[in-house]
Amino acid sequence: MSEVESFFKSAFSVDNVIFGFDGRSLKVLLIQRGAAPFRGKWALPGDLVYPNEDLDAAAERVLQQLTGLSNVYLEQVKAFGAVDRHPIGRVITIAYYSLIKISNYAVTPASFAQSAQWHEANNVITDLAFDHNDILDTCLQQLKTKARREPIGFELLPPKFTLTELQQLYEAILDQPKGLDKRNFRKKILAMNILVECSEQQAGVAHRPAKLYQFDKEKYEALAAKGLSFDL
Amino acid sequence: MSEVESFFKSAFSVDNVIFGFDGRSLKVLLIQRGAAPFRGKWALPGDLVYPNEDLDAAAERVLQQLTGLSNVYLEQVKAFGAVDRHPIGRVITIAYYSLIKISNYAVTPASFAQSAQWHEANNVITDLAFDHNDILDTCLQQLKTKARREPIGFELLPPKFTLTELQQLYEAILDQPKGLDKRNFRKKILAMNILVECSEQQAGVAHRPAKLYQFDKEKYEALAAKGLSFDL
DNA sequence: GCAAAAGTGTTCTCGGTACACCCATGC
DNA sequence: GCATGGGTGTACCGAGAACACTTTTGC
Repeated sequence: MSEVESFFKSAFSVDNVIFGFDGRSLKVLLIQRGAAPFRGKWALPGDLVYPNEDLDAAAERVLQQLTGLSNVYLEQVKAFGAVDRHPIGRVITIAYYSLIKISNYAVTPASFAQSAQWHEANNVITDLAFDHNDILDTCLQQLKTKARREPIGFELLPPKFTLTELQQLYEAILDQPKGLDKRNFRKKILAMNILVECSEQQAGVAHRPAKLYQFDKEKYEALAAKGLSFDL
Repeated sequence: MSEVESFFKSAFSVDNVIFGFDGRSLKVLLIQRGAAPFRGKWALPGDLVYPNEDLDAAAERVLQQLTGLSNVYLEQVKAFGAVDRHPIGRVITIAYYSLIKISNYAVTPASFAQSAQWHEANNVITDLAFDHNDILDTCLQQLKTKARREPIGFELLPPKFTLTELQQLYEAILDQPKGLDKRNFRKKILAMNILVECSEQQAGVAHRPAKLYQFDKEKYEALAAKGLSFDL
């Protein structure tokens, strides 16, 4: 065996931390493993990357197989490559996280899972398979940092939402102890000029109906190019 | 060949974007490749990861072999895994960047390089080997973002430095068009209370000698835990 | 004494924060 | 009519930005 060949004995996988928001708290989608190793344990959805598959494509595939969704926010975080992280050989994994609109999610557990279930992102059991607790912590931290400075929170909400829903989302992501001030939050987010008011209103609620808003991505990008910095 | 075995035919490497600062501008250390593929081209220093080697350890090894330095600031950025990025097989690479004190650097080109040389970080030739231009751009962007919010700039300066040197460093990293205001910069950085004044002064300069300062890492960490946020 | 960089304060503006009451709807 | 969340404005404070001259040294 040539020296070079001895290097080509490794594999890599992708693992995907899928975040959702149910109106109250931030959730993560975990699967119960249907195959060894760690059969029966909770884990992040993931899979080995095919030899002719790009990393990003593999992450999209995992997401698509599990949730049926495509074209959603998906971002690589980092590689985890401890020598002994996988019991059957040298496998490094590339961690991604994605943000989905939880209402779009239909349960269609992929072949690699017995079942999939939403868990509280801020309070996940500590004995996930492999090094998945590490990975989850890192991704959660990254989400918290990034949500503060880029308008990615909207990926977790339905296209039309109320300002209160938006505020609750940010309170959940940033887990602020006492919550944010309603008037200041509205002043700030509206001042950015990246939301558009819909003509519709909330319906069927037992109180004054709220206005619905949409995030205007083009507007945001135009303003961002001119120096607007999203910052909460 | 079993299905699983077909996955274990890949390799991975680390590539290291080594930044330095010479008092005027931000630099990157590139090597001229001594072996195929891309022999003779400029490239980032990097190497295949040994089967029993952690990723971080591999990145440290590359840095050590090239510069003789260890225990320096080193951080993973992300994985690059396009299928065709390496001509001899499926190789994904994990990008790191490190920050070194350029004065400590002694030229000791490792076996994988013909020669190593500092290049202007903000103006690198566009035909580096592999996807190294991509990698470099990503790391440079990451450095710029991170240097604003965490006190990592000090890693690029000698232990004792003047406030003007520190300011020039930040002007180089952030490439601010008109530079920063001297009085405001000093006010802000001193107000953070993370620098300590040395008893010594600059010597041998043809003008009023400047006071020397050191970064106090313990102090910074204590304050950071109490909510200080470094921000320039 | 002159060139070259070090060092130093004040004013103004704007964004962040704290804070309490009336409004529209369903039942 | 009452319970529920929706919606709104003002006053204060502190941080950021703009701005120019005196001081110390080497030659």
